[in-house]
Amino acid sequence: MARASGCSVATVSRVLAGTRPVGADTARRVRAAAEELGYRPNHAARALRSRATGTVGLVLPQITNPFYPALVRELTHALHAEGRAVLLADCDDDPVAEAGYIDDLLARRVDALLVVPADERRSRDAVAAAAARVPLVLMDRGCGPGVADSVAVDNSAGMALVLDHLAATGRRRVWFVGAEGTASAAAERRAAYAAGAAVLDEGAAGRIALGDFSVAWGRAAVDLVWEARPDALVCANDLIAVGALQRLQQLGADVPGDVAVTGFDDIPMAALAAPGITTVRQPVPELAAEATRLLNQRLAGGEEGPQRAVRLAPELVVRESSGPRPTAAGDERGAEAAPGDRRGPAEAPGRATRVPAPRQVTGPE
Amino acid sequence: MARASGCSVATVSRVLAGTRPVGADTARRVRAAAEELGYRPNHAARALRSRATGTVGLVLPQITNPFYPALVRELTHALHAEGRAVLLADCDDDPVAEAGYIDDLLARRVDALLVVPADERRSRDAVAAAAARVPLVLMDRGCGPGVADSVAVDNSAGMALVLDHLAATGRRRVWFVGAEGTASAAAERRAAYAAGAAVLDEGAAGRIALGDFSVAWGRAAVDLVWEARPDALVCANDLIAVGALQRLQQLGADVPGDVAVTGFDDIPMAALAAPGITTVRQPVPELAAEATRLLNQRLAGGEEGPQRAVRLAPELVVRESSGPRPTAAGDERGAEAAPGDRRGPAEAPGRATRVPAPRQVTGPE
DNA sequence: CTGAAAGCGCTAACAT
DNA sequence: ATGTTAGCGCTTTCAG
Repeated sequence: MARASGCSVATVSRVLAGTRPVGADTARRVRAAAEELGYRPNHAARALRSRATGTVGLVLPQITNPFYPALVRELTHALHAEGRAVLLADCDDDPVAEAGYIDDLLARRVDALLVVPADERRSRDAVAAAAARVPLVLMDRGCGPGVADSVAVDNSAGMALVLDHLAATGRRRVWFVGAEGTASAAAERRAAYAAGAAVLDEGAAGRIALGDFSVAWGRAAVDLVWEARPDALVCANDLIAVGALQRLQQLGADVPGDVAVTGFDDIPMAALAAPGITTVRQPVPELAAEATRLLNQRLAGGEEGPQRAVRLAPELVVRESSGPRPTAAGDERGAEAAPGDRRGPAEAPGRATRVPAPRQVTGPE
Repeated sequence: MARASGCSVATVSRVLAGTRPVGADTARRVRAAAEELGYRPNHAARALRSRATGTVGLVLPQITNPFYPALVRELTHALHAEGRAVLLADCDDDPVAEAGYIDDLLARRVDALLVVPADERRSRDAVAAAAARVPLVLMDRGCGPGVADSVAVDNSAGMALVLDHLAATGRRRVWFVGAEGTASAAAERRAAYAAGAAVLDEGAAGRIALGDFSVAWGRAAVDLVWEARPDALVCANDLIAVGALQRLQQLGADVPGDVAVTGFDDIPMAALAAPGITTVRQPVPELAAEATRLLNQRLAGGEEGPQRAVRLAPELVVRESSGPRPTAAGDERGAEAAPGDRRGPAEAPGRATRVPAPRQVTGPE
């Protein structure tokens, strides 16, 4: 390769890696030779010498959780755009497996790690240890204070958007169907509801049912709260909302006529449910961009700066599940009864109204 | 490290890599020293020397397609279990991007590639070129004959399960709602329907509507076929089925009372729709196991054996969308009316019946 | 069974 | 701006 371009191996290296200025002529010759010979630099050798693999580890709790595919998509695209490759690990919600994967990724000399911790507490040690070795950004979920940089949606702002919307559309007997635990999504959404619900109705802040982030819990929760005849169910994520919606329909309730249902995350299923579920959309592309920005900052030498906790503002997506209650007694099919909803024969069940992000918060943790 | 265990670096290497027999005593000393020093072998150096990175590239057309997360999960687990790591690439359904990712993965010296090609035709050149350089297994979709080993579900067997089920439950005016194109899933499912539908009704084989694999097409298709008053819609995948179900409910049709709906793939949404969608479950763990098995076979030296096309038998999952038609005019909510379906207050909308895999086909392409 | 030494392909220092 | 050289950390001959 050096021979083919008529210069030294060092020059070839400098052209291809762009580490140092090279004569324009020489550079062109080298590139031509590379093209001709189909030369591909050996990343293993490069990694060995330069102590950087151009590789980032992505550790997820459960790829089958419908929120993560979109995140993975944005992250891989963002990282590939800067020439990095992504090593993926799925730890099946098991912090022990997670620790093993993190260990393996470090042995493979990833330049950095992106971690969505499986468990707020039990992931902490492994994450903290890893963060001491390479730049590490926590995503979506926290892992205790002071562990690493983190990027997540502003759960409080999201919940506020929901409560404002419900207030504006006249809902008063609101219940929160959330998840137990100290994980950030569960705790923050719960707290934000408790803090904001009093505006709707003085009792609303206390009307809270807690389970986990699953469809099954959504179904079960309806049985717990339905006899209190709520006019809105604020669910802590979309899976819960899907379950609640199903059970309400089973019971013959009209959504949104009798009761509104809202979710959180805007997973694909939220749009596809019938009626479509009003939810809080996480700014996934922005989350990915922010995470890679933090990573690059650390990789570029900001090793010892203060830890950053970036919170991005979400957006409310209004769909039929929280639409206006029919003034007259409509037909039994709820959302189907709303007139003017249909623009064409086979259109999506309804157009979503989007309330844009009101603010963006960034600051030390 | 050699110093700490009191022997040479060569011996250390032999213990850790297990390449050659080593004295039991020495081995123990080395392992103890490794533990103590927290020694982690450097994969980059190992890769450089041994020309194997212990890494597999996984190239997907769209991670956000709800069928793939489960596949990714099983593949990563299977590969990690044998000490390999997975480099993930999502090419956003773009064959040009796909070629770029494949190129990058090869430059990174992946030991092998797993590819779900984005396009039956336009992915072919890049895949064939890659297959000439490393072991490569095609998954889920084909890429023309003779390109590489492949693993996929037996689409014909799956369609036969659906048609048998519909025949057994008395459906006759059946329509197929499929997808155009030559991609294996589209073409094989379409062909299998055409071949098997005549048993139901002499006209059934001709009742075919073609669009793409989307929810939107499912909705649109209903408008095309509904005036013919079908008693069953056989959809080529679950997304189409979800769309069809939505539009049927909008139109006030009773599913399964008036019309049964079936899907294909068993994505999570199929179970969560209301009524749950009867579908053909792809044997995802087995697909993953089979793909890794083929890969290992090639990596172990079977470089030049004949190409293998493995087809695994699917399983029919019967849910409410194809349940028996109510004998009397039940209430309007279709599946909800079936008595004895409810075991407890908040149970899933219904129990699924599973028809196990009838056969498994393996053979040269 | 173990040790000594060569070298995988590249980049970083250093020299020019 | 370019060439020369050493060596990244490991595995693998080749001797012993």
